[in-house]
Amino acid sequence: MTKARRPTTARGIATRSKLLEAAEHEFGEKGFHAASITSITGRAGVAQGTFYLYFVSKETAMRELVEHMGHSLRRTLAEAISGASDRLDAERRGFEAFVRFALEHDNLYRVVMESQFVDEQVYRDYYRRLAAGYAFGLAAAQQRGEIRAGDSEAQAWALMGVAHFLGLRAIWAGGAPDPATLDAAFDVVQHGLLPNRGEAAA
Amino acid sequence: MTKARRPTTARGIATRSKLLEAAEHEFGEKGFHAASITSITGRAGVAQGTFYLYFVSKETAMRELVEHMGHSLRRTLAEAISGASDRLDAERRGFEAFVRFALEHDNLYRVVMESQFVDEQVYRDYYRRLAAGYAFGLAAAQQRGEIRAGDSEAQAWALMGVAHFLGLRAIWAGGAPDPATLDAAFDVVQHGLLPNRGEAAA
Amino acid sequence: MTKARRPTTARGIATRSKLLEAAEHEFGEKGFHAASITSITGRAGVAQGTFYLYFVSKETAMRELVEHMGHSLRRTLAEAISGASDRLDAERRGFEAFVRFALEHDNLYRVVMESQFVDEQVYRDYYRRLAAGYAFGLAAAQQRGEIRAGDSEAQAWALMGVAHFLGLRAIWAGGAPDPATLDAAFDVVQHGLLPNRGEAAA
Amino acid sequence: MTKARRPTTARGIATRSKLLEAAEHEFGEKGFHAASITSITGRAGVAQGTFYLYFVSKETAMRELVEHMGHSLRRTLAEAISGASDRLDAERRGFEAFVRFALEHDNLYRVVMESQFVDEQVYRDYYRRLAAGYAFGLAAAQQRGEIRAGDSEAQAWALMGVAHFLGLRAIWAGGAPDPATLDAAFDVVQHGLLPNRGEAAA
DNA sequence: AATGAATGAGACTTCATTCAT
DNA sequence: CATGAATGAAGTCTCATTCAT
Repeated sequence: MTKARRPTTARGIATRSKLLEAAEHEFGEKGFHAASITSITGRAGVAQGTFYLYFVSKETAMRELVEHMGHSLRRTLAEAISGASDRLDAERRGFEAFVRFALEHDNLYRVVMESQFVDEQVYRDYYRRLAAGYAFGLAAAQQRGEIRAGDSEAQAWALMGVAHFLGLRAIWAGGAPDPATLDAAFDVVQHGLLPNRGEAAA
Repeated sequence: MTKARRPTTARGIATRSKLLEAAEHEFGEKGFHAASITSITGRAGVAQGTFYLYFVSKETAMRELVEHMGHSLRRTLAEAISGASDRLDAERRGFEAFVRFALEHDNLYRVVMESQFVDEQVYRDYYRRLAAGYAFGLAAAQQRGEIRAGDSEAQAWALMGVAHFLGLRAIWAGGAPDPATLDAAFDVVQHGLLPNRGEAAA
Repeated sequence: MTKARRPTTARGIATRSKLLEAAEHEFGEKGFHAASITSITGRAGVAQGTFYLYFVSKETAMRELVEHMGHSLRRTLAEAISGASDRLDAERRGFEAFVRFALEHDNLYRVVMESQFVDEQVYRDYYRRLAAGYAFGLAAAQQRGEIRAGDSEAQAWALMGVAHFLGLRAIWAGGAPDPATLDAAFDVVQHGLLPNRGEAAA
Repeated sequence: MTKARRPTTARGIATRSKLLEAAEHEFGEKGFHAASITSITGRAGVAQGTFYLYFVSKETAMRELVEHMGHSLRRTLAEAISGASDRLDAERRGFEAFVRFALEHDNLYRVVMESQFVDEQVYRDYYRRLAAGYAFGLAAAQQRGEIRAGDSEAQAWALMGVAHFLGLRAIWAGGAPDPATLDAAFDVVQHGLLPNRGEAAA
């Protein structure tokens, strides 16, 4: 029943972040279930019991991590597309930023995927909020005639799927970004699969 | 270290099947780690030890399940597109079949996602084999001029991403398929985001 | 409750001995507890259930093995010393035969030692019968004045101890017999630790 | 994989001791394999998991016990013979001390015997270190002309064998020491089997 | 604020033994 | 005589969590 403390002193704040960072690595490397509190506190250099001073449970900590990941990603994407000339440009920048983000947070990227077995809510929310923001941007672009009309939410999910696997492949490729692949994938996003008459004629 | 027996009698074969099916449900509902052998054997109506007559370990069983899922999916997709008039038609049929498959095997669909934390190899293989077959079909279609030229493998991954999230959403939507969304998503695949391209070409 | 069958047919007799031989190896290599019926029947090339056709339990089989070992050893020793000129010669021959026996049955030699934790009775009997026969021979030799008078049973145990460790060392030495060591040990048995005046003077 | 903690507080130290003592009894009475952690912790009055706070595994605990036994025995013997007038006197005192030690630690005495099936290394080391020290003392005595010349290591093993069975018999005899038997056995050690040797020398 | 000892439920797995064929 | 499927008790070990200091 010990309530998780919100740290007030500088020392407390420091401990809490050490713990959170340790958790990120531990969860990311081993996945939620294989991760252990002992190992987390070990990485953070504190005693086992200390964990429960700041987190109510292992699950709680994971939730916080996933939510934190969601915030960061959305912020990162928003910044990335803020200076875009049009929606297509925004998409291009967004994809790049997303892949970069996935590579930088490859551990958490995987944790998010596993979170569905721990707390399905937090998992769905993660993608829903992402999709919601995405769809909003697409709808606006449709209004401005920058992109084809259509169900903007469905578009958003489709594009998220493309980006998701792009991120996955980049992680698997050993962490190196892959601009050529990115171009090719973006080409699909841009033109779809239908052949370009003009080019075909050329 | 006792080797898993391959059943020889009819009774043994039946038991193994019951076990495999029970595992599919258990793993799918709870995820690999939260799943328990006790519960699996309980569902199958056999004693705990019986599990180890047919599977070397919990992990082995999961691997088999993921591989089995891969086979089925590939076969299903191959059948689905076998009668297609052109690649675009094939894509359309493939998407539909994929979503249907995901819904029918929603449990395993999630098991595959979690498998990366248990045996990353089997997880990657699952997607790589899928991508390989996919890319092959796209390359051929490019040759025939049915779709735009481009890196067929990158195209394959992008489309897999679209399908993946389509499947996920369908599952979340409560199991009901969603034709409207499917249309919208497929529209992106067909024409991309650029306005009026397809129509302009027509 | 299935009673262990005494085989009547030739086939049955053959199976039983295959099983017994397999058990000797299995028990010897792994010790009683780590040995498994599955492995024994595997070595013997029969199905698991067959074991219980001939032995009432794992423990029973081990008991039989230990008793069999005792018989063989006693017979071997008796034969070895049968042609001895006097008791000292008999001892010499007995030691050699014992070490050879230990080396040839190194596996069972160790099983006997472990048997105390499975059935202490069979274990004690093994040594007691050995000691009894030994003491009897020593007493007779004392009567004939071939060896020093004294508590022949205590002598027997002491000499068994010497032989025991001789056997152990031979097994550890990789199976090779070690005549030099045997001589040295036997010298102790012959003369004891007291210095030989004559030699000391020489 | 959790490393066994080395206790820092008084409470921890006390718990570890209780556990070790409980293990000594449990292992000694039932042997390694039949011994159970549950029973050990039960005897110690702590929860099951506590065992793994201080020992990495059941096997580790046994190893520690055997090594501990070796240390104690060697120390005991060294003390026992420290005031001896000559080697023969030392032997006499050593034998007595050994038997007493075996009786006091009858449980561990048997654990050592079984340890060969769990960790042969620790078992061999036990006897080798004992033999090494023993042989060293004998060699020195030979130099001083107190005992017959000869391979001191072989002598050591022979004498260890005598002592070993002396200990075993004492334990079987119900724990009561047996001075008469001890005398008789020691007589063999002193004079060997040859008649009238010692007396003739006198 | 922090520590580290302690808990105990629960997980996977093994294996001697029984039984129907 | 032989098989192989099935059983289920028992065992070792892990780990999130609690508590006294």
